[in-house]
Amino acid sequence: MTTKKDISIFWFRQDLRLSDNPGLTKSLESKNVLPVYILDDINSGENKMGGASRWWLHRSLENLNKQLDNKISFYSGDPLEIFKNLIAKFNLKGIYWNRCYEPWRIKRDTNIKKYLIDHGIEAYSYNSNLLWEPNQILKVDQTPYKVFTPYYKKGCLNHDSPRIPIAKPNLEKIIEDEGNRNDLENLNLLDKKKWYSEFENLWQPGENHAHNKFSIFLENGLNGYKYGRNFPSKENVSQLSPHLHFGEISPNQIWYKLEEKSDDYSEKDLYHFKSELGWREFSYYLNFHFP
DNA sequence: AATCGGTTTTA
DNA sequence: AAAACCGAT
Repeated sequence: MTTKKDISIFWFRQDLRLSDNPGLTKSLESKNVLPVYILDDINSGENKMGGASRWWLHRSLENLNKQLDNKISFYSGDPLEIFKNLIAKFNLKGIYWNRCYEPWRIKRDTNIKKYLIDHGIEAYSYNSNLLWEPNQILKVDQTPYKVFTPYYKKGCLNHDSPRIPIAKPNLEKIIEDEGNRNDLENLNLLDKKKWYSEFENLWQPGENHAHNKFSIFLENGLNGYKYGRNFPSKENVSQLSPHLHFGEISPNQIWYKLEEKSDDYSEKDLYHFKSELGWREFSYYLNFHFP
């Protein structure tokens, strides 16, 4: 019997970026990190991804994989089953990921964490996706807010400051699974009918493009944001939503860039744009506390 | 310390 | 109208 290779796994989910990625950075403190992406159409149920999201996901993964010298292992199916196979194949030390907050993902991930711990495998999860996690923000009576303004002003803004973004880690310890022949194309994320070619030029998924969009917004869109954001055709619309959704840029990176540049903009526009990040937080919050 | 009633706020 | 807040018990 050949000895199995010692590895840890970093599981990419809604955090398709290398910079400010706490889980990825932490995983790289151990040796030999295998990056993995799993298309899960099994546990998602009602929330199964639609065609436009799949197109975005494909392009985003393509971009991310290129940055990692094509070392990501792609799988499709139930993550727990896939991890069981990887446990059989490698001497797996631990699995690292960043938390998601949708009820179906929490249910799945809790289950996976339990399985891993029960089988002597380390499981580490981090916050990479939200400025404040849903269980951190509660009223004095320890129940969750239902109204945005008190949630944001009193709950969030009076809480500890959001985590400071971290740099892109050193990628030397990233390895690939030479035995895995399942590449991105096999996930079949792109529809055979190429209806998506319409927006191929309008939208560019990927970490670098997310940051470009944000820079352009800072140059042209943030001045007059409070008023202009209500007109979708104006440049005051940031267009960052899908990039944030797939985690190509973190809210923390946006938040602290705004702090840094606070002298360049009016208090009103800055506050209003930040509060839109607050609304994003609030929707995750409500979905978490009142599913 | 949890509950009650009255007042203010709500994007 | 419903939620949050405040002061009193």
